[in-house]
Amino acid sequence: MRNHEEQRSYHHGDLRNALIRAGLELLAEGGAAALDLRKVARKAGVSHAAPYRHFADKQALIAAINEEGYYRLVERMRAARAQEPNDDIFAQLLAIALAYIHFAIENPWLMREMFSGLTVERESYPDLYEASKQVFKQYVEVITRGQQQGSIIQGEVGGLAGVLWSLLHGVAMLIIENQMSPYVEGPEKIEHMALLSVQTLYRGMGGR
Amino acid sequence: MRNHEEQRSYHHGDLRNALIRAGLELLAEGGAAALDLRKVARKAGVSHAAPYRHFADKQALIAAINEEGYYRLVERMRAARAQEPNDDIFAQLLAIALAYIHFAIENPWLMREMFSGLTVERESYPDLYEASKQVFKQYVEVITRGQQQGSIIQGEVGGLAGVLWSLLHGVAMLIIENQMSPYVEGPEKIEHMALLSVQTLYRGMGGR
DNA sequence: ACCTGAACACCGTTCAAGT
DNA sequence: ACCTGAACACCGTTCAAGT
Repeated sequence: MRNHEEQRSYHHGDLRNALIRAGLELLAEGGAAALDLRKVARKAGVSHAAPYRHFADKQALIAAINEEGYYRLVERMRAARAQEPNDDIFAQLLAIALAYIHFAIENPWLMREMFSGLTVERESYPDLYEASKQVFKQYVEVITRGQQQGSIIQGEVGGLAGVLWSLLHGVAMLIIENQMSPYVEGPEKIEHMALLSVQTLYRGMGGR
Repeated sequence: MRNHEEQRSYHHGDLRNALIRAGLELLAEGGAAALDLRKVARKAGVSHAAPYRHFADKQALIAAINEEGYYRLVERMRAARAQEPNDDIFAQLLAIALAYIHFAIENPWLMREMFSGLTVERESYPDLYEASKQVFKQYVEVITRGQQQGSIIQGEVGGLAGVLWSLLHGVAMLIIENQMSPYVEGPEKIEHMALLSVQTLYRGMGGR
């Protein structure tokens, strides 16, 4: 008679993931202020002390949420690149730019948390650290390919990838933090900003 | 006998500014977590309720702190530009880049607060909004000058200024949020990153 | 006008206790 | 092993009261 255990004595088979999901939802709905541990627990249907069975403290839960954020962002970047011809570097760059910027706009609070290295010591959370490095890797791959086929100037890949990432990160963050409002109101203006960024970058890195 | 009033009944002639200064110090020392209203009041030597005479709530104090941060950042950018020949656009760009990035590195928590438009509704704080716009204005000035003398391509100034700002903002934020660690360890590598960014941008915007 | 002290609601964290 | 309920320290905010 134990074959359909809908009601376990312990509410979750996987409370850890339920807490992460609840956190992601609260973050999306109400921002960082809404990401409070007691509310997360309530949403997951357990007492406010239960999360401490799965996370050392609030930071650890946030780290897990951020990790999930990186998975989603990288997946989005990967998917966007896959849509474009592998050797059309400009198209690859634009695709990755739009993916990055749109992800930020759709998940502003998550994005903000993910890039709050000042608050969360990424070194203390190896899984998070690994996940976050995949973002940089995406940029490195595009730059490397561009250099191989000669559309991007030679030079240390890391530096160029850093410049590329920085530009896209800056656009994304300034948009979601509401700092460039007049120039990025509406989807067309945002796309235009992304295009202008990629054009400048592509030309600056020796493209064309 | 009231001519040397060292001990006023109300501790401050200017509690408002004392609170802002205390907040800036706490932020610099212990990060956002240390920026708590009761601690700020304690540091300024008043009761925890006193700040509410000068600020509607914690957000309002943070807005005032951010405003001061923008003044300092803009002043720094202005001073850096003033050191370089007015018509050497590349030098102007590099100076502004180094000023921006170094300010961020020296004031990471303040920088973070300043650009947290998601948390603080800048529209609700007109002085803050005005102060923040001065940053963008610095970029606009350089781009405009570059276009006038022909070293930067024509096109809407706002867009180009946005790209410039985005790149520098991205570099600064990724550095302080500890996301590009291997490539920006030590002052030389940071200067190199700034140089590479400006070179890419300058070339991308038609310079040389 | 400006500040204080008590009070309230709420949060992160701990811990003895339950199954 | 996993979860609960009470408890502690602390924070943002309010308010009646003091000078």
